Amino acid sequence: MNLFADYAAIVKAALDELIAAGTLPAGLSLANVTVEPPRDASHGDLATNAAMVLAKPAGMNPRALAEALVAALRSKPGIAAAEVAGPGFINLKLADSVWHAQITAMLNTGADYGRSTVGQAKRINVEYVSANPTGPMHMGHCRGAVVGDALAGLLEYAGWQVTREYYINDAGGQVDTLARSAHLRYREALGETIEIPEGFYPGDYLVPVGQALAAEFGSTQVNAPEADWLALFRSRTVALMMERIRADLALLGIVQDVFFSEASLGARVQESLDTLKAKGLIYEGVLEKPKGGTGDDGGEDWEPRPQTLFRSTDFGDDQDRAMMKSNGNWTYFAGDVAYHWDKLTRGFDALVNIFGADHAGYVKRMTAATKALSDGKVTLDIKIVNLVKLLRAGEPVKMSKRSGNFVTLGEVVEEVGKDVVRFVMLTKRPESMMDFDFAKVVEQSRDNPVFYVQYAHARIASLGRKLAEAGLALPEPDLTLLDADELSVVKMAANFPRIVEQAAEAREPHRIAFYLGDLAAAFHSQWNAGNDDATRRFVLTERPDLTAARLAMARAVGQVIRNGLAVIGVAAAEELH
RNA sequence: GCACCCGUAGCUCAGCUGGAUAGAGCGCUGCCCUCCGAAGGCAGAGGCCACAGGUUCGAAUCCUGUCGGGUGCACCA
Repeated sequence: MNLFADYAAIVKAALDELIAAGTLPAGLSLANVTVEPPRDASHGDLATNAAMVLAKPAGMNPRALAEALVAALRSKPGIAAAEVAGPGFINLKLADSVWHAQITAMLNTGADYGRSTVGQAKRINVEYVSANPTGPMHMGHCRGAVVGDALAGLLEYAGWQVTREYYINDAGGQVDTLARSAHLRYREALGETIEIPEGFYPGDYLVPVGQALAAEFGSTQVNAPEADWLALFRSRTVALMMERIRADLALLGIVQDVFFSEASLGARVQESLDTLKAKGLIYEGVLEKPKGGTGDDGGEDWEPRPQTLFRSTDFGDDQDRAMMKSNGNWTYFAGDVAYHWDKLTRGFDALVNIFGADHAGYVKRMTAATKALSDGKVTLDIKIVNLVKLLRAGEPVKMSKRSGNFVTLGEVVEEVGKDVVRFVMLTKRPESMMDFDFAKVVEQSRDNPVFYVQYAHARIASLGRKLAEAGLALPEPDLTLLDADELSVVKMAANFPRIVEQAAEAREPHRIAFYLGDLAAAFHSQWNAGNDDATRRFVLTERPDLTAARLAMARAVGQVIRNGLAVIGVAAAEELH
């Protein structure tokens, strides 16, 4: 329960009283009544739209309704003032003691200030990264990884039971190609000079894989027919690649709970098809040729083929989707359906997937399949994460996947640090494109939000050191000594629990990052007031009483910054250098 | 041709799921250190929230259409 929820309940209780007293008609729905902090702080601490929303259904003049509600609210504890304003808002000002209590709460509940139970311990599966095991993690995967992991952390903090999951695409032709490429590197490791031909994975990252295979198998598989080693090399190589991917993720502070193998789906595929069939959603048919061109060739070699199709159009997709190819093999989509069927059988209340922008076309068919398989009981929420353009001092960093030369996630993390990467990835709404400039993200200035937030925290941390140096003995803080400006920072910090809940509901972890920037700005502003007016500094050796109160305020704000950073998996800096 | 995402200050972006005169950084114009870290802060100029309709007491936010930009579009993974 947070402060805002408390006062929303108080306002609704007041409305219920008015209904009981006959001032308002019985049976009035309060569903649209909101109680929120107004955008403009000069309007007070909280505002409710109750009078405007209820005037019509109650058959009352909004003004009269507002006056009645104001009268009822004025007697409530903690409400210092209530007045009607603007088109019919009721603005509430809370007593200072309410904010003093928030400071105490921040200090006493510590890391749990902001933790919520809105998730009601529901089980939610967040699937993210799921990069193909055919190469190391590169920056294209990074944003999805961070957004997914931050979302998982956010949901956890907001009271969900979260499973962090990774889907390994270890079936299909590309993994065979990977195994063959690894076999070449294996022979290379045994002394052959190998030119990697077109159509194989040329990247250097397979060199150590080849060496590991050489160490394990010696020369036994060099001249053996492919049928002998393919399956073996496939599983070994995938395992080694996944080891590396996990290590890269660990560099970002990401540890996932479940690594689900596509190859392990087995009977689940047939099972999910049968499940859909039983619902009458499967048929044999031929898809129509798309109107315009498709693909690079403009769809010229398109020809009608009979396939096993899923009626995803029943669920909003614009085309039915093939589950089985004309040659009788499963499609990739069939595997995905089976995988989500598996998730459903594991009993999750909600599913979230983080997809790259290149998979946006998959959203409808996957949500359709999940809706069909769960009879609409479980929603699959797919978040699209857009591309990251890597820059170095404004110049695009060249990357070519074909030659195997690309900036790996590991390299980036090594260069700028885990906390910077994580925070920067959340400084934009995920669906818009992002520039990641190596020079800018480590810049120590106001326009680098990572630095800016860390700087605020470091300043707060420095107060403790300064105090220790001064050897100042402080009394118990008397929070009534704080002035309105100081309380305004507290008010913003007290917003944190609400931000957590809203960000979690919206599944938007970037809101935490933006909020922290705002909170840091408020604190910096307060700090700098001490430069213009020395009596407003935090540490005043001649005023231990004021110092104690301000220090309590600063520490409370520092706690909230720490909590916010922790939610998105970023460590708070004690000092900067 | 179809689907999805995006169009908010000169630039880069927020905008709390419909609220009050639309916010921040950069850039521009001025200020503020005999220093609690100025790595900061304060103030000013700068907007028809792409455009046109609609719903509503109330729209940047929801709906429809138009125009721009991006991405993806049959058995590939």
